[in-house]
Amino acid sequence: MLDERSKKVLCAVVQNYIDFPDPVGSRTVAKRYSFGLSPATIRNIMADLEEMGFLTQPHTSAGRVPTDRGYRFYVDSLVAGGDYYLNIDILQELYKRLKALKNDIDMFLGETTKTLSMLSHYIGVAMSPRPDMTTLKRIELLKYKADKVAAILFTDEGLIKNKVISLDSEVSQKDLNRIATYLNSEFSGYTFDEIRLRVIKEMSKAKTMCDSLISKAIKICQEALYFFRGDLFVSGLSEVLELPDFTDLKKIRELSRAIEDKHTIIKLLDKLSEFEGVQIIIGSENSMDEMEKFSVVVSACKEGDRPIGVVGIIGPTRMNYAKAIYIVDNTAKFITKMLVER
Amino acid sequence: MLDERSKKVLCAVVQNYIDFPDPVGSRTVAKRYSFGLSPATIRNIMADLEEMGFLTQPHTSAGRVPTDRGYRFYVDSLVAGGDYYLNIDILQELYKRLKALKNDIDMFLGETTKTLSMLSHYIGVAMSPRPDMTTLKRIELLKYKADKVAAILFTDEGLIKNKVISLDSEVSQKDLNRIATYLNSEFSGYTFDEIRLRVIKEMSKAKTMCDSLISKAIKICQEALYFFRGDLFVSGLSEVLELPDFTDLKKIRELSRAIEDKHTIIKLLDKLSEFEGVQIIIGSENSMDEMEKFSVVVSACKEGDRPIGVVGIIGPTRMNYAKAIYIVDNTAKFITKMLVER
DNA sequence: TTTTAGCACTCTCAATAGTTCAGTGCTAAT
DNA sequence: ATTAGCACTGAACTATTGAGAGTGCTAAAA
Repeated sequence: MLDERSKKVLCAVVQNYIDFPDPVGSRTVAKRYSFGLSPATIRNIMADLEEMGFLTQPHTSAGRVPTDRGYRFYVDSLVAGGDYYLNIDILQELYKRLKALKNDIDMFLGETTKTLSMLSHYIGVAMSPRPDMTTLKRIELLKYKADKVAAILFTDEGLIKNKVISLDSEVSQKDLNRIATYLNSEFSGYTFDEIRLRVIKEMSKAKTMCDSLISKAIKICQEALYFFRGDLFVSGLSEVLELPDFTDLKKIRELSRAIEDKHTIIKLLDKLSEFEGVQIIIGSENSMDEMEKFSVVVSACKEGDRPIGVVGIIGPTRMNYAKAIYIVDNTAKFITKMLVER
Repeated sequence: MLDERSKKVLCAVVQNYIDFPDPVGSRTVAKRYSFGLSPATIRNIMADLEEMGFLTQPHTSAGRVPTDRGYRFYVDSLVAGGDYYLNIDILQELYKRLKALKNDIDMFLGETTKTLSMLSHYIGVAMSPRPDMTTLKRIELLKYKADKVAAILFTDEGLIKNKVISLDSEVSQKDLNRIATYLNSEFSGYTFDEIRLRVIKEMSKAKTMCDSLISKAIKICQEALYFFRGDLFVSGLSEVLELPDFTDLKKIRELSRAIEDKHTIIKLLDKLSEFEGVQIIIGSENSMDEMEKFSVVVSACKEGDRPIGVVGIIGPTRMNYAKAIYIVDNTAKFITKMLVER
């Protein structure tokens, strides 16, 4: 439906618009990309492309600008061609810095987003695994104050989380150890969501039962898991504010609200984390209205089948996709490798 | 140096400018605040106030706008008069929600900033204590993977932090327990900075010594404390973007950079955390250039002499100080009370 | 001596109009 | 099928103008 020549013109327009943030005219295309065609011919082709919904004009006498569909075509041919941006030296350098932090997942992810945004000049995002996919490796209970217990949760993904739990009555460290042993034997190896379900079941049983230690154990377990959730890390808002795409105050507000909410972005990343490889969402392809004006390039990090996090970049639809894809792909691969061999 | 009438006019101008974001003219002042004086007289007074540096004109034929010095005078008389904004119902409501999180300091501070920004419509900030003021209560070591140990640090302030440490050789849980006991007997009750210093001393000793357990202990301790630092929580950028004060793209960029840096704000809060009660920094009173256009209202939370955190609000110099002071003061007091009785 | 009325003056802001310019669509010639 | 030519369009920039808000100053009033 799109002949070779039209494809080339379309890609040229998109590429040029990505490189220079002004609507691109037929003259520019004819000149800068040696098609051996006159501006008039290019004009006709561009008019066709507009009719097909790949390009639009901001106003009658301006050049053309890609629509989301136009970007999509461009990105697809980019991926098909496999020609991304290359800049290996810088990446390796930065990854070295990251490696030093691998033992502290929070700091690690925080630093990852900073690296992503620094490299791309867009917004870097990273998310730790969703609780329903996180498997409990071990739980330890440490007596804290008289009626308080610190629960330390170790997960297979390498996360360590602690949570203080208030109890009705004082419990000795010895009892806590017994409770921990019980919980470990019972729940180790299960995902947090599975545990939550089983805990609910046990609780109804526990009521009729009178082993107070077990009922305490169940209660502790429930509380320990309660607030556990995937954390979202975001950085680089100031980077995108430098772009000419963000001179519109309204757009900036929307973006900063979306970032502070976290909710929208978490939902989005959650959805994308199931897939293999780099995922690209362009503008309105996104189902969330708040993100309609932005593009998202993400990749899940998996250890075998188990997702251990998501990293990505958020930027304007007029994004340097080649670079973004390259950075995200490599970062995800690096993290995966690093976490697996840990 | 400033007669009663001038003071009143000055405060009226500032108040009016805070309420309505336009330069205020003599007519407005005469009308809205019943001085029983004609605009002409007010005009003369305002001209004097300008000469003394309390007011300026954006341009010749505009009304007047407070300078930072003008705000300072206004705030001082506000504080002296003790007349802040009152709205007890809402606060209590919100504090209830916060209380549920008090066992998780990170979540608690995060939620505190959200509450602060929601109440004030400015930026909420909260910082956990500086490491040099944080005292170690207890350290626990849990064997993680073969050559890895999870160190769990409990502080007197109620913080719990965990850090994974890689060792050169495998150590049994039993040995870890002995190490922990040693570290606790040695360092419990000291601030992190004191411990750091002592650890450095011990290390030079340990070299000549050959008790490998102790040298291991020292190494673990050093690593455990290494990355420990006060955390800064910020939220509400999207709130201030709605204000008419932030239509200037440059200002927005500056602010968002400052927030992402964290460094500037941490330094600032650090400095202010020594003082008792609510501290107010107006615009250029601040030594950091990046914050020149903003005002900061903060209060440290202390348990006796020991600081346990800082909370505050960042907004435009044209800030509703009465409200901000009231909110910060109450929030700090609430947190202090809550943390102490914990 | 202090306050006020009056008035000329200054500066911004919004609306209007003229000009330039990039880029288009269409038509007719190649 | 391609291209040159040309009229047309709409944005962006540049005056120019008038209205309006607020000032400073002066001279009169209290």
